[in-house]
This record gives sequence, structure tokens and C-alpha cells, in this order.
Amino acid sequence: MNNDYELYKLKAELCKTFADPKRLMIINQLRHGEKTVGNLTQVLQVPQAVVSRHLAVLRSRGIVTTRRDGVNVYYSLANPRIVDACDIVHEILLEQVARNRDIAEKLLL
Amino acid sequence: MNNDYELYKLKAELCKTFADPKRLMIINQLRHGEKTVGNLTQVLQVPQAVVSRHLAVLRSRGIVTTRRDGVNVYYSLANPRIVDACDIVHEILLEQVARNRDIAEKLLL
DNA sequence: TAATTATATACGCATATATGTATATAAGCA
DNA sequence: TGCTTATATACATATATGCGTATATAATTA
Repeated sequence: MNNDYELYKLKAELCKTFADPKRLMIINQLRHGEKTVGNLTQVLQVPQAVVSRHLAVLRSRGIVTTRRDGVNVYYSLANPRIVDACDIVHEILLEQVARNRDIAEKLLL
Repeated sequence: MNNDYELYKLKAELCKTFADPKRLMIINQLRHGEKTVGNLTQVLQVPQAVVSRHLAVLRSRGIVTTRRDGVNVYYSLANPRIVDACDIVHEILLEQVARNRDIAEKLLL
């Protein structure tokens, strides 16, 4: 029973990794293939140090892997399942929005 | 482009909800049907106030719904998809463990 | 109404997380 | 070697999060 708690802690750690909008944007960028830090910095529109730090978090939790080619470091998703997880979060959010819209309509009509 | 960021913030908020071991335990308890705060307090083995606060977080993010029956408040999952999300997190964790085991074996042999 | 049970919230505190800025490391090239 | 580009990290700081404790609210019953 108590040993279970360690498992839930690991799962929570994993979820923490997804609990930041910029990291979710990075994951979304990597969805269709590897990207360099420079690529991601350009897309996210934040200082390069910010991107590097988020990538460090993703690396430390095993969400992404890296490959160096000369000066550039290419990041990619370590596991295709990660995309599925993001998709489900998206779906849950959509259903919440739909539900809220229903409530709003009932209140307004 | 910038409007996208708001969407990622919402998704991150949703992930934050899952980013705590006790909340994950609560969700797992609710997987097979509604439970009272008392039930959950007994399972989690923490002060009742702790459970109530976590339930408040889950409520505020639309993860659970409540139903009062007399003195008791029954909590249940608002969306069956939430279980799917937790299952995928579980799978990702398992694959990570498996990968680490492979690495460990290569190092030891 | 008073007492009891079940649940929710307020307050103070300790820890975690994200960021800006500056700097360090690493590879490639003149 | 010195310079430039690409990436990573250190430090200080602001904000967020979880918890223990105490207390508030709500429903039930005597």
C-alpha cells in the first residue's frame, strides 16, 4: 500500500513535466520531427536560456533525447506515447470548454 | 500564434492538476465509482483537510463533480477520458523503467 | 437549541518552479 | 590561437504549491 505512493510520486513527476505551457509548445514542435534549440527558440519567442532550461527539464525526465551534429543539438521525443498523452489532454480540455459553453447557454437563455 | 499560448496555458493548468501524487491516488480511487471525502481520507491516510484541499483543486479544474447526500459529499470523475490520460502516463512510466533497466543491464554485464 | 459528524477554508510557513541576466562550454572557422 | 555561433548553466528573485493547525460551514439528531 505504502509502496504504491512511490509509484504515484513518479507519475506526478512525469505530469509536472507537462505542466508548463512552454514545455507543451516544445513537445508540440517535436511532434513532427527533431528540432534544434535555435529552431525552438525562434518559435517560442523567448530567450534562448529559457528554452535550454525547459529542454533540460524534459531531458531529465526522459521525455526527449538529443543528438549533436556539429554546433547544433537536435531534440526529439523519446516516446511516441507522449503525443497520445498530449492529445488526450487536448480532448479533455475540449470537452470542458463544450460543457462550459452549454452551461453558459443555459444561463443566458 | 500568440493566441495559441493561451491554449497551452490551459493545457498546462490541466496537467498541473495531475502533477501531485495524492491527487493521482484520489483519481485512481474514483476510477471505479464515487467516494466520500471520508472514504478518501481513510485510503490516503492523511488529514481530512489535506484531502479536502486536493478535492478543491480537482473541482476547480473540472476533473471531479460532487453530489451531496445528507452529511456526505460524494465525489466522482467528471470525464471518463481522465482515466485514459492516467493510463497513458502509466504506460510512459513503464517504458521509461524498462529502458532504464536495459541501460542498467548493459552497464552491469 | 445544543451537540455531533462530515466537509471546507483561512493563515503562516517551507519548498519548488520559472525567469532575467550573465556567464560558461563546445564546435567550427579564419 | 582567436573569433563566432550554438547551447548550457549559475545566481538572485518572484511566484506558486502543499501542508499543519485551527476554525468555519452544513446537515443530522437528541
